Amino acid sequence: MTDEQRRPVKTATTSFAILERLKERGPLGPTKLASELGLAKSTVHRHLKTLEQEGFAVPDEGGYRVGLRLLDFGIYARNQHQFYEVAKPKVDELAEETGEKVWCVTEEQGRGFHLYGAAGKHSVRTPAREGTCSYLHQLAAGKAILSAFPDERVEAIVDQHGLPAKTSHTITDTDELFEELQTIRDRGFALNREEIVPKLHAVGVVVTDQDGYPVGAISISGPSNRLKGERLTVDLANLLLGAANEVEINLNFS
Amino acid sequence: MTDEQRRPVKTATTSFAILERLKERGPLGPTKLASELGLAKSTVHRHLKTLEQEGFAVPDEGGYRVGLRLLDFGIYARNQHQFYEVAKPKVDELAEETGEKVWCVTEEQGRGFHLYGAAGKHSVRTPAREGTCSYLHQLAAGKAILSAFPDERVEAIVDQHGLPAKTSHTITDTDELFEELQTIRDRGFALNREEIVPKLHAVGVVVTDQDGYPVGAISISGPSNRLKGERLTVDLANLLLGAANEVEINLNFS
DNA sequence: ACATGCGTTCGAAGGGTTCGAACACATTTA
DNA sequence: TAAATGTGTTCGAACCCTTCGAACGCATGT
Repeated sequence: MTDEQRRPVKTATTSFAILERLKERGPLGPTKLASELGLAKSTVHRHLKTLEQEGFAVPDEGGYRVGLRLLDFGIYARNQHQFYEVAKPKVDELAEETGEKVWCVTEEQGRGFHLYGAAGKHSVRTPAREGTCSYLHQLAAGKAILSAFPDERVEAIVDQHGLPAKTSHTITDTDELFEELQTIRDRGFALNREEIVPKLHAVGVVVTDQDGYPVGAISISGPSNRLKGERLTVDLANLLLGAANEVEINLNFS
Repeated sequence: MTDEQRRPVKTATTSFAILERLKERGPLGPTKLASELGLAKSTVHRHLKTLEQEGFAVPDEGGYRVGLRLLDFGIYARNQHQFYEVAKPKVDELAEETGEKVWCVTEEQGRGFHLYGAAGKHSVRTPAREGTCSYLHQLAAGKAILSAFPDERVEAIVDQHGLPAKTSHTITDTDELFEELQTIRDRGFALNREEIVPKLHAVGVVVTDQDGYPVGAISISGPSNRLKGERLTVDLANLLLGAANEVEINLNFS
């Protein structure tokens, strides 16, 4: 939003837009894609053939779908993060221990990516899945990460992505966000009370490196009537603080 | 190999080639990428900026690396396969039960993709990871899948991808492959004896739909001195046959 | 048999990509 | 200290490649 990219490679962007559409809409053919993207049928056709040749799209009943070649890239990208391998066992442990849904999230380009999630016995279904990219201010883990950034970095992220709302509880005001971040810094953990999904609460704690720079965060989420009061702000929060601490130590020696 | 693609979108191909290089070589900058790919520095620079804007590449120490946006796409692609969700719990169960490494693999465009793997207590480290794309004839699971294809489909795949060797035990001859596939059909399971990694053995069983078309395969792999004799060809094979059978039934009712 | 929808092919026209040279900048070398 | 080498970056021109729309085959359904 600040600096418009000077000359992006338009053709590549088109290919990516097609992939994105295939992801959002499921199997589609050239005709529908063309009309939805405002392109010529033949253009989309050619892109699809190229994507197919590369393994990024595959023919499926009544159109094309996203290919597994992207899983190869995606898993590789995840494995690049040492935070993932260190946090993963802790996430599994926390899910087992609490029975809720536990996530580790990392920041990239000002967005929060769900690296890995484990479902406890009583965990509920949420819109997030592995790989999901969310706004940081809409996540407990995301706000925990933001709280460890310098103010100017937070401002840059808000400038770039804005503060869109998911529910009426979502923080949409910059001043309010900074107040919240200060609260998080003071008490050590972030809370999410129906800020992304109604009736869904969460706690999140940031994991930082030696310099205090955030490498990610761990969160526990569940139904609001179970994640409330002292269980939320004392029991689960302390559990997370301990886990995050362990992960930080393990990160320093790997 | 049979029909050369007529007019692939060259520009998009270039972007993908850059991503592929970043995956193979780790963090690289425009200069090195340009020389390795035979492109102008400025061209690569522009592509990288575009990839960065899209979230497919991110600046990292001394260059760019593959971005987590690809994880978003990749996990989505995996979730599209109902075989994944049905087979996953069985894979976990088998890993627990056998202590070895268990995989579920599916075919796409004539290649085998490792959808999901679970490590048992005694499992060894192998070159495969989730998302890995392999030649079907080099995998126990891959050969099991091939055995369920009609001959002409197998021939088309061999034509397209060839039969490259990984070890001296890899099947590199078409006739030999067809003999092996017949053996697999007769006894119900596929074996891999150091055909992809020295000292590594595996058993694989195909999972088909109602029409007998292969939707994937499950395999167990481990060190050759542990996966041999009756344990390999009777105990583990029967375990897999039972698991595959269960998965097939569950697939029919989902 | 006709109509409508789809995927596919083709050639022309125009725009976008590519290239190399030149720039700024940091780090290393003399 | 200054030259030298290596980066990443910007710019404009030339050409190639993408884009478009129309037309074609081919299915399905009317």
